[in-house]
Amino acid sequence: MVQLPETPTQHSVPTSTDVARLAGVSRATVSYVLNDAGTVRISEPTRRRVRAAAEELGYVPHAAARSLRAGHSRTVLMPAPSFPAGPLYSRFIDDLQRALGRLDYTVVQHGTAGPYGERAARAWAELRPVAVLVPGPGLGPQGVRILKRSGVRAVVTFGPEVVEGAHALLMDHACVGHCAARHLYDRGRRAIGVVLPEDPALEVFSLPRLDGVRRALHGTDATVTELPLAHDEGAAARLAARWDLLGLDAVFAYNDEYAMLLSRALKDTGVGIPRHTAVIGADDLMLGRLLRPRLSTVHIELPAGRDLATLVDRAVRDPRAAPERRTVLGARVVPREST
Amino acid sequence: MVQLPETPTQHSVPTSTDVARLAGVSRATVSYVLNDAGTVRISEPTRRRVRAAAEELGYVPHAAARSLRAGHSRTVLMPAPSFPAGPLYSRFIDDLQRALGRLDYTVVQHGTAGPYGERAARAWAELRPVAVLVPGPGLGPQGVRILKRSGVRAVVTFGPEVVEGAHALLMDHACVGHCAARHLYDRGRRAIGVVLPEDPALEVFSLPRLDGVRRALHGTDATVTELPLAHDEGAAARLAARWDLLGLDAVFAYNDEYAMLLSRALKDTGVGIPRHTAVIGADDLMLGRLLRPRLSTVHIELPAGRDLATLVDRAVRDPRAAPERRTVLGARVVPREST
DNA sequence: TTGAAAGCGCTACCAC
DNA sequence: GTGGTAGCGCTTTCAA
Repeated sequence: MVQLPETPTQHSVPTSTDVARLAGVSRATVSYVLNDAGTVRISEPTRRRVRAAAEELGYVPHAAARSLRAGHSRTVLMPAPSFPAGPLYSRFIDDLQRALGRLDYTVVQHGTAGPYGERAARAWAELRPVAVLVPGPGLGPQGVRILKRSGVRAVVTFGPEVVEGAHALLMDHACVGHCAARHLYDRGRRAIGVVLPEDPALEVFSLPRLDGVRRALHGTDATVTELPLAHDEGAAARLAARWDLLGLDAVFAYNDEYAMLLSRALKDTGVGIPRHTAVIGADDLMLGRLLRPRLSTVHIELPAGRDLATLVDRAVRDPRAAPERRTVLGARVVPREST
Repeated sequence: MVQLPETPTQHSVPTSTDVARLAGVSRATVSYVLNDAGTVRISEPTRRRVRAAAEELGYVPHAAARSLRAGHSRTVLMPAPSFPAGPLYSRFIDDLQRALGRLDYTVVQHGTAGPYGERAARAWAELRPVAVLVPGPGLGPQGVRILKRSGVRAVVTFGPEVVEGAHALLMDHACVGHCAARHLYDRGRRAIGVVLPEDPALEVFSLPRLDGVRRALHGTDATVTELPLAHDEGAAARLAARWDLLGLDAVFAYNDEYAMLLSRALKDTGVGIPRHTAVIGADDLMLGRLLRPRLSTVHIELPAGRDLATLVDRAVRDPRAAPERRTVLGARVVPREST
């Protein structure tokens, strides 16, 4: 089993040892040169030799070994959301990633869907990220504890609830429903329907929005009617068919897509919008502007990636600081023709 | 600098050594127990003690240390796409992730946007993934070489081109344009416009689609007119305003969203669909069915996640096998009322 | 049935 | 200026 040290196996991955051997220096020197270590002076010829050797071998440092040695990493872990990501959310995440990248963090999305039990928390903890950003609800205090025990310096949740021990960017969708209901009420509507998508993954948003509607109308003479609806033409048609029986004069359609779905069915049944029934969506997508009548909607303001990234960075730098709770979801009605 | 071995620093992360100490066994035993090693027999009382200790300390193994020791990982790296991910693509990725998860791979999305130069390739290589799945074009043969040198056992590209050394799932969007053009031609249309979104990130798709249209109509009496269009009402209105000058009797609108945008503008200008101008989209989104006239579209068939996962797994198991080239994009027209 | 020890690739502290 | 070397947390071979 003797192996000539000069002849590394043909298809083995080059290590800093290989680079050192080829350059005729020690591994320490290689490390110094490739990391531009400020404290030690290495002569220019040596630097050149090392770099040339690294180049020739196609040497790429081993991140795991490095962070094992260093005792910490700059990996920010973000579990995939448990809800289908719409364009709004995708842009938000994208923005955040870029901002964290500028602060020199490596953002990594991990493909576990919720609910985020202890199993999930442990799986994330194995990766020893410096921070974990959890979209939506489902991470319990126990999960947070597991992560912190494993050296995660900041746990941040984006969701409706505060989780003990974690920073929270409160995105309470109740305000979306609240806005919408307020608007409909101000327009004189009193019998208000609220669409609830049947996709259970959307309940994270739909239930708080419904709740917001309820709260906005509490103590008034208005009524709230829940309207379960699948994302499907047939379901919309069936709902529209019994529209008269429902006796509604307005509907908050969960979002613009469902608003479009329902509007179509209502129009096909001969229900006048907004004359007979007002319709309002949410998310302020382009498609709302293209409908006729133009769709009123609730514009949702998500926080800028840069601000979040700063928050994460601060939390990482000072892990013992009190968890921050910040309400970050802005909502305002964009009135158009459908209400 | 003497430290009592019995008193680990309050906030240090528990290691297998800590577990061993608490359970009164060696680290080896801990490893055996927690990994259910089949080759060695450990007595039931010992197992219990070890598990209890791990539980009490909140021990989570260190993935990096493990894979460093093992010499390989089961991480599949997937860079974020360089184009905005539509619902179609998101579902596809989701599906693929789940399938790979079932094969016991850890899928990780890395947030670098393209173009995927050597810098990006090196950044991925640092993570020593077992496979890299690259969406879209932009990874060159040099990038593939860097990855392979670093021990990546399978590089798979999803995109329009074959990259040397990598497996390719050819998603040539030309066939989408081809289908659409063929359909319009068969309907008797001869002056055909093709919408080109101005977002440069979409050129990956729009140019091949245009090319497909060109090829389908080559040698016929039909003409092709490029129609650059921003995703914006004003741009659509301006395009519609000069519709008569363009003298078109059909348009392939890139996808359903742009089709909706343009249809609206055309209707507002009084252009009859399909009487005067036929409109066809692509992607077969729900919204096409909700438009009036109902939107004809090209349904795009993406490969099942399970099949891809199998391909990746095979490639990982046998890295020396010849790179596979597979055309995986199916397209068929769904004729509705707009053509 | 359990333990001692080597070593994965890397960096940082000293000594030369 | 450069090199030797310890050790990050883990698994696994060999010995007891």
